[in-house]
Amino acid sequence: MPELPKAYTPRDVEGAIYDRWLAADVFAPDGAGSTADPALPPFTIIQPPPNVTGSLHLGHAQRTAVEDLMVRHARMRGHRALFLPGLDHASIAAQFVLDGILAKEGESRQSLGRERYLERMAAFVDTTRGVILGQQRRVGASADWGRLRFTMDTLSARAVRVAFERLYRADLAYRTEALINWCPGCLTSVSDLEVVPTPETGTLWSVRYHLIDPATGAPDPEATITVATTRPETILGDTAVAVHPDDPRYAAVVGRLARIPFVDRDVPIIADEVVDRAFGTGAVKITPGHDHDDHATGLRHGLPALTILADDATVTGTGTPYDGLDRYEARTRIVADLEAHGDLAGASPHEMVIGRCQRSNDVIEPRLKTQWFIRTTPLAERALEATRSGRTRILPERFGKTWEHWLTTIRDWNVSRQLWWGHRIPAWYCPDGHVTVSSVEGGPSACDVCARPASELRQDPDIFDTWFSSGLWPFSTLGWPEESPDYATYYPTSVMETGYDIIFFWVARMMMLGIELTGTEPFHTVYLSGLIRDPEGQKMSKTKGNVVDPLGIIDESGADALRFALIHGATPGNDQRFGTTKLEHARNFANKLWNATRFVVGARPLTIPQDAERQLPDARHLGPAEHWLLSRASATVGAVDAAMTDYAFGEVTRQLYEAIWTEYCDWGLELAKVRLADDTLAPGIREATWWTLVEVLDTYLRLLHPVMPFVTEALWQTLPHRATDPGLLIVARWPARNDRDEVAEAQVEALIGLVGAIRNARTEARVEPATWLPVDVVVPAAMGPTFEALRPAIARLARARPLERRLTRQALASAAGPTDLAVLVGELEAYVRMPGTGGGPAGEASALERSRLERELAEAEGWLEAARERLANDAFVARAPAAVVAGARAREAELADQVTRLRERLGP
RNA sequence: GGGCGAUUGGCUCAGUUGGUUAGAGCGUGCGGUUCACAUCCGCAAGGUCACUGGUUCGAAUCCAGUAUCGCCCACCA
Repeated sequence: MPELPKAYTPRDVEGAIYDRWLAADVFAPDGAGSTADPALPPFTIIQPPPNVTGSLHLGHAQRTAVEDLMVRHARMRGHRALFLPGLDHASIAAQFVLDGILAKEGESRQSLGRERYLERMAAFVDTTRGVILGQQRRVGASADWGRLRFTMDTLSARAVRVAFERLYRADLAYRTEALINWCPGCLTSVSDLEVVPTPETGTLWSVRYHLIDPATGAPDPEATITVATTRPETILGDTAVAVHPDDPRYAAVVGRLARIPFVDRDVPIIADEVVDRAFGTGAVKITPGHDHDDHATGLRHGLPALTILADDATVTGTGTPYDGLDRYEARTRIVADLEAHGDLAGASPHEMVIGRCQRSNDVIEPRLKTQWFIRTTPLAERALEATRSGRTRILPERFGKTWEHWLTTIRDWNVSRQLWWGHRIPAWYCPDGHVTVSSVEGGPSACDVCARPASELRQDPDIFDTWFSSGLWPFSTLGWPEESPDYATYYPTSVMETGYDIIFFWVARMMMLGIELTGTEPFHTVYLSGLIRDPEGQKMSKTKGNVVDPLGIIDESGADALRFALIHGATPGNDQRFGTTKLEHARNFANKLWNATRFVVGARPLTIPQDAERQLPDARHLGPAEHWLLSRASATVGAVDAAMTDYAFGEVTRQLYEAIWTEYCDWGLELAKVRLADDTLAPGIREATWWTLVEVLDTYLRLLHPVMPFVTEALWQTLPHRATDPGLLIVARWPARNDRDEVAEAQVEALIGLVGAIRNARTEARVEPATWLPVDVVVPAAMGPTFEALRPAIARLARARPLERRLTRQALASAAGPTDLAVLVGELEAYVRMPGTGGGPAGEASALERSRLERELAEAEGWLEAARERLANDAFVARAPAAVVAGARAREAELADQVTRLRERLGP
């Protein structure tokens, strides 16, 4: 058994332990060190693979902590527990980061070219992946590194090709020209989810368009219609003006033509209910090529959609002097020119919401492009059916509503990206425009339609949205589309854990694609964590500079403390603030556990050999404190099991903290110390006491292991084990729940209460802490043996000497002096004999005693009155459950008794 | 414009299907050098559970509404 250093230094503990786990091959469910029971169903956790682009932050650490907690728990219960680690290539995010690095070197995506750029990316990713995997390891992830996967590895690539081909053949993927969200900074389209609505103050300009005189076909200098716009540059793409059909102001002009300035295009004035009569002038310019609303309006009215912006958001193709200007420069000039022509009717500040790129923060321009889309509606229906039927459960449940809303209003998913780092879309086009989608590596041999040879086909230059490959993660990592053994064994998976912020990006896509491609829901439970915020409640972000590096925390306080701090007091789906006090709390707890174990190990009676095999305490020698400890441990096992079942991990740590610190250390160890030190006791008794401490500590270390794996493993190594135990706690069995001993629990807790009350009385009377005070106590007959067994411990803890047991209250009262303090705890009654001198004048103590008792009496009478009122209520007695009424009666009797005794003591 | 969440002692948060003395950590006050731990030990103070109304024998907990803060979704130019 290893020696336990006096001081707890997490750094020394953690690295060595992780290496031992690795060496023992216990992370893999089928590893050499696994103790899994193949008869039990497997347990698979799905972790969001972190982006390769950088280092992990506290949010990742929290994810990992929660996931690892679940997988360790499942492993200890004997399930084949799979925690498959991975990385995401994060195409747009990675390119954004790399482009930044290149810019500093004076290079760019364009200057390198596709091939060199991708080489550079591969090198970049190689360096960052090591950092990320190292961080996961430091947090303690018991992940099966042999199964490490990457969304850009060859197996993922094949899964992506096969998935897309199947979707295409099922008419769930299609290519069309549509208005998409274009980021001029990233030079790619992005999905609706990647457009961040950002409130801004813009300007609402009113512009006069001149009506065409039907007689002359020329614009009328007098007759105009005034439209309102926040984007004057899009005037160049206008193909109509719209008004509300019921707007009397414009009824006469509907059907006439208006001339668009600068481009001299005559467009119809149409009536459409989309127009809000109350907004602006009630007349709207329609630009189908650059606005989602207008596009829809254009489709309804058969309007042409003109593209007037190039990829870099410069004006193009309008045949005006604005061509070649940046969109904002063009806007400025157009406004000035309108004003010069006298056609600017007004300008006012306007609060609006503008779409910006999630990645680059550029203003998104809607524009027409031919792209690939996933037809989401049929997929969403099946995902909804899965959650509605309960086959997949979302936790916390309230996110089900968000889920429903999003999936019922979902729009088709644009999966084309004009980027380089990612999976190339496996679609080929022949010179005649035929489309061939093929999952064959290297592409099809000929056009599907006209059989032109591969040499004449051209592959789509675009790549997939990174979330497309992420959406295949639960099954692509297990070997799909092959019927591999892992896929057969571990799919569908068990729990997917992630932050609620990517429920749409990722969870919904995994559900939709998983059900379609594998025929089953990819997981039975979706566990959504809250987000980690800084101590002020701000979201952590690099720009705010409040991002915390988990490694710094781990270096200082240990991974165990970090994990505990992240899990303790947190509830699923709720954000939590993270600061140093939580971390200190957690670190102190680890330290407490360390020292408690050190005490137990060092307190081994000499009659037990150091290398003794573990044995259960001899039942014949168990005292009440031992029964109490064992029973409480059972209770804790039950409470932890219940919390685990509910995914209430904060409750798990709360239960364990309370049980270990307050029950085991504060009382269990303190009560045991007296017995262990008493050499007048038979060796068997001391041995039983020690084996009890070991047994219960062992149980708590097991229960705590999923939360604090390192320190529990290190400490467990110092305890004697059974021959049947494996060499490592990580693969040891989760504790079973034993029977409770209600009587021992109640009696020992009553005596604990007595100690507390005596301490309280001492402190109130300002007795010197070192002073031993005589105490007389009346103990109900049923509690006699328990009291006798614990008498030395109580005496020590309450600093009561002698601690006399009086058989009757009369005997006690007759011995009472005027300066004594009475202590009533439930059925127990004690008198603390105050010193006549030394602690202050006798009269003072007496006054103190009176005021104490009067206060207690008033309080007790208050409760008694409340209890009586409740019982006097016939409705309560008649309608409340019998157990509640009985409890109330018992409480009433107890209070009545207490009031009587307090009155007696107070006298007249 | 919809939807969701939060509101509990000075601070950060628990409170699992409503059950009667609402808990914890930090902080605060007082006191502790006994050989597991000062990253500790003991004692204590501190809350009309945001507000209003309702349901119920009984509400921090369920319902309705109000207020403040936060988040998500949404095509008012």
